[in-house]
Amino acid sequence: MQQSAQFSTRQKILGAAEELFAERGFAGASLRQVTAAAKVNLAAVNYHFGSKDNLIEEVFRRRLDELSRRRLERLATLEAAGDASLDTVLDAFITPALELSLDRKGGSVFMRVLARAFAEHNSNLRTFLSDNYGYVLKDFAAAFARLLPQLDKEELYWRLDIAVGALTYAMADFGMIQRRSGESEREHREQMAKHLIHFTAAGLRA
Amino acid sequence: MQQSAQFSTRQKILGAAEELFAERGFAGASLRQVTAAAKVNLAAVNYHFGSKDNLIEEVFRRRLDELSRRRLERLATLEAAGDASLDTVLDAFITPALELSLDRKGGSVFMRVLARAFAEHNSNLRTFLSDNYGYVLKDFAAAFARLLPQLDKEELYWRLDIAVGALTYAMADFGMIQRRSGESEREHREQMAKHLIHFTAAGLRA
DNA sequence: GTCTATATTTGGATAGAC
DNA sequence: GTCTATCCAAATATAGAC
Repeated sequence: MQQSAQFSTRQKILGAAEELFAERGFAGASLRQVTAAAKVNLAAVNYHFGSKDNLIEEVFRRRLDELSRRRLERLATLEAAGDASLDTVLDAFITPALELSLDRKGGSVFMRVLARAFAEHNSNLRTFLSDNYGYVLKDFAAAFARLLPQLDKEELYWRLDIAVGALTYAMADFGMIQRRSGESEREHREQMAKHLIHFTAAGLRA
Repeated sequence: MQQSAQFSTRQKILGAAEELFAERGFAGASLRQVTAAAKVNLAAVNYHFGSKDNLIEEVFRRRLDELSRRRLERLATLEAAGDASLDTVLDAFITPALELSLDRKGGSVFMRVLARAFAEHNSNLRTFLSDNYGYVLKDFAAAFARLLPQLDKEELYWRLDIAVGALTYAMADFGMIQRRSGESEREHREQMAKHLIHFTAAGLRA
């Protein structure tokens, strides 16, 4: 870690890796492609991260620490104010991801990297994510359980599982809907989030 | 193409490739791994398919031709009988995929391969799928448009996009719900399909 | 159609100078 | 911290015998 003013080599590598992992997958993006895109030397990856696997984990850590914090913060605020409802809890989950995706160049591609992690049955990666960020899903599941007391545990879990799938897929922008000309990226994603909350709330409530 | 009695080399390669693509992704599975798993010679891939990219396309073609036919057949049957409703049209889309996934060893992993195709922004692959199988989604979209006349075109497309995401993710079994001990694979998947139709219908109707 | 052997490229990782 | 140069393993693909 360092505190340089400009983008450090480390940051340049993380940014380039994120983009290439989103585009080509973890196996599909080579370290040569990553370092070329980052305009740093090939050897810098091993110097800063030790291995490709460690680099992959750092790509997640850089975004997920902050994202998880914001999601739980919003959830806690809602519950403290007694404002928890299906729509607001879904909003607490989705809006931080939406903001991240609108942040700057890196944010929107990270959502695609995250969706790829689900497609990978790589057990190292799944274990890493579950160990480090599983508590976020657990807290949200508990909140939904309180809001949907008429559903038994099994029914609730099925619906949450389906909801997470819809959210993951949509936030990664894997769908067929293209942004209309004249519509900004921000407007497009805000529309998506709005529809997503509406659809998912209806599915959970069904 | 050939008509041999046993599994031909070609079929053995397709089966092994399907499994390895599901598990490790298209870039992550090497032709060496594929031919080793298929117990055929390394050179056989290039002999039968010409290249790795062609092999990938054949893995899709082998399943999607049949799957698309069955989906459209069910849809046509429903409409001819005047039985089209949100639930039955969703069923017409999902049940053939469910049956395929229960078929034999190959079917369930193919659903994961299909989901991987969405995560790949590989434009060759997307173009191939859209060119060859896009008409299926178009026909179903038209059916939903007739069933949901109160939704304007834009609203409908957003919801269908989200629905396709939920279906893709769930049919690939990417979720966190594990099959319970004492529950068969068939029961597990039938439960999933049931919840999926219910959830998605509610979201579309919202 | 299938094999062995090999050409050729690309990948992750490291050594050692600066 | 960064570079060049290089090692070594693994990849795709092909040539040519059978």
